[in-house]
Amino acid sequence: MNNIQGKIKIKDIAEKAGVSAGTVDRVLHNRGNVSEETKKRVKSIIAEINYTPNLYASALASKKTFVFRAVIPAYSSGEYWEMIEQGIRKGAQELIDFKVSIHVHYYDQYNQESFCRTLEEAISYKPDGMLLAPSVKPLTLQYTGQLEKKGIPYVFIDSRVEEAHPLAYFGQDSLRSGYLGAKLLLSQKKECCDVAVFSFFHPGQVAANQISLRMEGFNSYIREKEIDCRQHRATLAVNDEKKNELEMKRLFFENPKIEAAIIFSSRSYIVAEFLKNNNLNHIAMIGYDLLEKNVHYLKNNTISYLLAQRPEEQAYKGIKALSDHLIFKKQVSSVHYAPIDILTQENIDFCLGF
Amino acid sequence: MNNIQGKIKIKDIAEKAGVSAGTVDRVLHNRGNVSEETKKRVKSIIAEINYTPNLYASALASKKTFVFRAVIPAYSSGEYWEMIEQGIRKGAQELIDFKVSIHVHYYDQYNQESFCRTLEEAISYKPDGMLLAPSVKPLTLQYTGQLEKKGIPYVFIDSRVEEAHPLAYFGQDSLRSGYLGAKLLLSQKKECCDVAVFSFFHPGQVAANQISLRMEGFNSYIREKEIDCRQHRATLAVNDEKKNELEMKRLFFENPKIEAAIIFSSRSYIVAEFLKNNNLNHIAMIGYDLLEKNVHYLKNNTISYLLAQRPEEQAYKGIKALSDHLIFKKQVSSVHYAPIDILTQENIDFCLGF
DNA sequence: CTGTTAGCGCTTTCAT
DNA sequence: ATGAAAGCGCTAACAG
Repeated sequence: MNNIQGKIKIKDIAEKAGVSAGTVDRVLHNRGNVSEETKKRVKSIIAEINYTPNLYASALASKKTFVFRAVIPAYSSGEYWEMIEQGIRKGAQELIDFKVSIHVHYYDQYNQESFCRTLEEAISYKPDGMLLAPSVKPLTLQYTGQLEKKGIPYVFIDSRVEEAHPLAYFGQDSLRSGYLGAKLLLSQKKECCDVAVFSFFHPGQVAANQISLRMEGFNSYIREKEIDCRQHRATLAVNDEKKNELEMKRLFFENPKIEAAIIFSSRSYIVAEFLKNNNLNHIAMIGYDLLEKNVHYLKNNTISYLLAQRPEEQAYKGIKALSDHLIFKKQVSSVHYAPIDILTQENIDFCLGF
Repeated sequence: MNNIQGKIKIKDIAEKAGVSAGTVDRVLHNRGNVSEETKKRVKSIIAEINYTPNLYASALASKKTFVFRAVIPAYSSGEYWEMIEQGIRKGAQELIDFKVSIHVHYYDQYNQESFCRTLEEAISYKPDGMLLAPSVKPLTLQYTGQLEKKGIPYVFIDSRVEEAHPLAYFGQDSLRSGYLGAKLLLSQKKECCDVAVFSFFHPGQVAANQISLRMEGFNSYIREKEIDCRQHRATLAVNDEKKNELEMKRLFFENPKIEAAIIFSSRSYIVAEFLKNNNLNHIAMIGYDLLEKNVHYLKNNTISYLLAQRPEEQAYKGIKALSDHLIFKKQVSSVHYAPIDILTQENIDFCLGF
């Protein structure tokens, strides 16, 4: 007898097959101890009536618990990785009644050894699944290899490592976001123009990052569209404000014709701050990522466009991919590029608070 | 005794309060038949230990069923409202194990009587909640008044009616999306330019729509920024291709200096098709909404930017607002503007398939 | 007013 | 290999 909703239950299947609910459950979960014959009979009935289990009842009754572990760079408040963690926390919240618990491990993204230690520790707990913000390729492959050997599914977040076999990848298409940056900055220019192009560097950087890919995409637009422009490049550094200040002074004051600027790092506010302080209002600027400080300069009209990538959503979906795979037995597709959001003063307010 | 997850259960509360689980349940749901004294005691314990119920267990045990009804315009495949219905269906899918069923009613958006009949019928079933794509104000208020009298919560989708008291509104900020359209189209123009501006009209249109608000936002940008431009306006019609063709010919051929165009309707492809067929490639064009046909012209470079509003997400969230309110007893905030997505050739692929 | 009991759909243990 | 029975956390009907 199906219930009010007309939904079919295990009991219904059991009756039709002339077996007990326990047996149906055994075949549903391949738990063995069922004769080939009844197995076939039950399976055919399940297929026939298009049975979908009540996952909530299942979770309630099940004694199985799951532990996921996430390994991401340590961060300070207001940084990019904070949003990633928020997404993880949101996923964790939704899964507690499915007996899932999530632990987050942090590594120093400027220290290779820290990456290794953290990952080793996380793996040593034998989690049921992992979410991983990868480091450089050879290092990362070393550990994804271990995970694969142990049969632990893992999901890459933010950036991807070729030759690994993650359950899924959630991140952005950095090439394209660089390409789009160029288009927004340069498409309407009719004559040759001067552009300031900033990258960003930290000694010992070990976490993979998007900067060089974005720059590559940027240049491919210029090549493809045969844009006539002069690029003035500079590299900024973490935690060296004086050097950065000098670098920017050199760049902008020696090249007064610069009318556009782009910085391929989430720390775009560094350049924005400089432009603001030096009243270089005529320079159109593009930055990356939805950091609070970047938003500030978007709102006060220093940054024209911010290209953003919804990190919370990526992380949230990464967690969901693990649970879909492990708990809900759903097929999960392997690559998920986040939308490239184009943010301006006008639409920014609707994007805050995911 | 709390379970493996350390989560507190009703039984724990009951023990601490020296009552039975049944009594705790009664106070949790204000079902009466509890003395003031024990009520207070139980409540204080609940607050103290920060109890969160297991909603899945609750839904499983509960005999209560819910029926939601949605009232939206009838549509053809590929039209805007199809995406709204997809969002509704997705919400319905997620809620079946909470014993929620959703019925969709359609009205003819060009026929006032049809709106009334459809709404009356939907209301006559005494649903537990309603999702409503409103019509013109006086007409809509007539029915929202009825709903309020009967205590049936309702959610507005797509557009909003002042003086009504919906549980929530999900839609876009049309003023701002018009403003943003102007910025994208005109911000980089240095000299006076000629712009084609299209609105859209259907005789008997009774569903509320965003076109005039978008136009207002567009004009407010021009005023605010003191943009020097000549507007050439035209109004297109549903199902009158010949007239549209003539209108566009007149506009574009009589004003060869036009270098930009905007159409404040989801049927932006009409203008795009014309531009494409007449090789007017030099004209930059902005359209609205993520229809398949619009995407086609975005991809082949006829439409420069598409401003989109995630209708599936809006509808989905509308349904969730009803269930949050009625089933999960969560507070739902009343106004939810959808993000204004700026779509280009570069980022469109990541937005398809919500 | 309050406690007890049965049962939601499913899992899991224990007999058989 | 299979069925019966208990129980997950919660609700609801029934006694008292």
